[in-house]
Amino acid sequence: MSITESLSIAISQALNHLYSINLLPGSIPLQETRRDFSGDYTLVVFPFVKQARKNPETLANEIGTHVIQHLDVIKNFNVVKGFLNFQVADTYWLQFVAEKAADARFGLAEAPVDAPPVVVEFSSPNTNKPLHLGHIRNNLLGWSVSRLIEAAGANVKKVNLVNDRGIHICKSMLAWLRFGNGETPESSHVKGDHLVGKYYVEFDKHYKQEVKQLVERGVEEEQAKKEAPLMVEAQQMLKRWEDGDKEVRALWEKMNSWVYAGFDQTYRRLGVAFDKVYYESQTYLLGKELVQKGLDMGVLFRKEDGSVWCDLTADGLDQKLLLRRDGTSVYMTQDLGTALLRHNEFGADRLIYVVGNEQDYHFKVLKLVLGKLGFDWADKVFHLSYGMVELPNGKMKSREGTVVDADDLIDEMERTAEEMSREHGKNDALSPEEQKHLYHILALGALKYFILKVDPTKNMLFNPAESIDFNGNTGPFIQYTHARIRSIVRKAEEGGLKTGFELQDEGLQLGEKERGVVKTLFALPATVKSAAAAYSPAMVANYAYELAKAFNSFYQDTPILREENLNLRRFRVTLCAFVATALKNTMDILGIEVPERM
RNA sequence: GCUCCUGUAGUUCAAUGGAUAGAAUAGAGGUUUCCUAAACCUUUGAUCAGGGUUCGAUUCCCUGCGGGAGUACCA
Repeated sequence: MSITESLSIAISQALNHLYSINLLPGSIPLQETRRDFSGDYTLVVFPFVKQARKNPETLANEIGTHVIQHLDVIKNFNVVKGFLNFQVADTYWLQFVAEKAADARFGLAEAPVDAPPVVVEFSSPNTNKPLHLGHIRNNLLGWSVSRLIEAAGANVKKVNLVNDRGIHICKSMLAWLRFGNGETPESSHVKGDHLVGKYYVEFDKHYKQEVKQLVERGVEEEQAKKEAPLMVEAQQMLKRWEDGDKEVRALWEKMNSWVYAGFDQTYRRLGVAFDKVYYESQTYLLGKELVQKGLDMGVLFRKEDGSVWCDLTADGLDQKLLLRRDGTSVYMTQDLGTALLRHNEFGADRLIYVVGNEQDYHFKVLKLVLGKLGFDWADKVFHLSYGMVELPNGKMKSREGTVVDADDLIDEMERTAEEMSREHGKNDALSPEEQKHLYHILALGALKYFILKVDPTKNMLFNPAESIDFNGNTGPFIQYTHARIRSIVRKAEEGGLKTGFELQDEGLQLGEKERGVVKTLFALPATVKSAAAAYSPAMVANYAYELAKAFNSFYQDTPILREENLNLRRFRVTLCAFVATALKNTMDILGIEVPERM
């Protein structure tokens, strides 16, 4: 049992014994003592004052006295106003290090084999545009949240749903036919996804011109948007696609294959992969069947023009379109289908969708419609709604070309990593391949940490004019700390120092910074657990930073290999190796690799 | 119009209703004959405004002001 659990029980018993207050150990609000006060764990006693009919100081003193009488590992306590600070005996911390330091998976729980899986959908790109910084956030979050939930002890299936069909794809296809002159990725030496993206922008440009001309001729803008020849033609193309027209399908397959080749390359660089990839072209028909079922059940209705709707006004929302008047399906139709498919296929415990907060409304509707269709598992659908990445002058928009391209950004980060490494000049002994790999993991470490350290639910800002940092609260800072520690441990091994240490030894005493490191290590499993519950890799990132900082501060003024007392030396090297493991495991949750040297 | 999100140092981010609001960066100053200075140490600097609930509010509620998103027969 961990110290926090024992302490909670002891407090619970004290409250019961002294004041007949019944509170389960699990709901004792224990917190870590703030740095400026002495102690390790703090109980705020204000909430009990009324029931105990004591003033806060007396109350705290009585509880403290009761606890130290009944719990050996609590050495002492002090009271500041209503704050009761407990001090844990060093023997406990030393014991903890002795037990856990060699555990290579410290902080990572194992999932029960038969646990129903948690399905995490992320990435879900459109095949009409290359990936940009917004998608990077999605991919990194999706990957990291998956790892996080795994680390907290669940089976996770990572899935990707490629939006490979729809009116938007037809726009790119149409623009390519019209303005492309047969251009291919090979002919222009352009990544396929970028090439197709170019024609999507091209469509928008010409379409806007057409609308403008119509408006000048006196057509209402709303009307012009519908009647512009390019839009009409795109609609017709979609209809032909859904009807299985050979010519359209062939072009569609050709252009999509270009895009996939490009995506694969970017996914590899980002280090993300999936257990299963769905294609909307293969699932959207299921959605149409569901809509028919809904019509039969009478929970959906058809308008005069043939379009199908769901009336959500009773739920405080509007009417929602589910099938166009020409019978083609929309986003919602498809998502209904894939939700059902996924539920049936995995028997999932939770269906998590990593999708931006601009789609909050969509998921509200999705859950409501699933419920109306009679699926009792609708409440297993969880929209992990993350914030937008904004640029200094606003949101990124693919159609308007105001985006930070994913490939360009990674390229730039790798160049910066190389420059900085060369300046430091510590990696000259590495082979060219090793150097290249190092620059890559440093670049991605900086990028991933930059994104993941921010609370996922919040919008974040990226300023392209300021490059992403490599110093301070950054990925490379933690990677560097890891490399330094590994260097120490290697030297210890080379010098024949055995790992492990003798617990029963009077020379073995914890310095203040050392204790800080141990306490931080101790907090890892609980941190992973609460981070997973909050779907927040940011909490893990912050933890990794705290640990690295605590270690650096300790390392700065404490001798390790130069410590004369052999047992103390062995303890400190053990502690170093322990910290390295914890950093490696936390960074792994973030999808960040840590180097052995840098 | 309606709905949702959001407002913390110059800037980018923290803070399960708890103690004196933390970091990083930028600014000022310091640390290397010694285990990796991408490090460490000192220091300047902030809760949009006004009410309310509470022993206690950055956090919860209301009003105002500012920013963003959604409300599409786009996805």
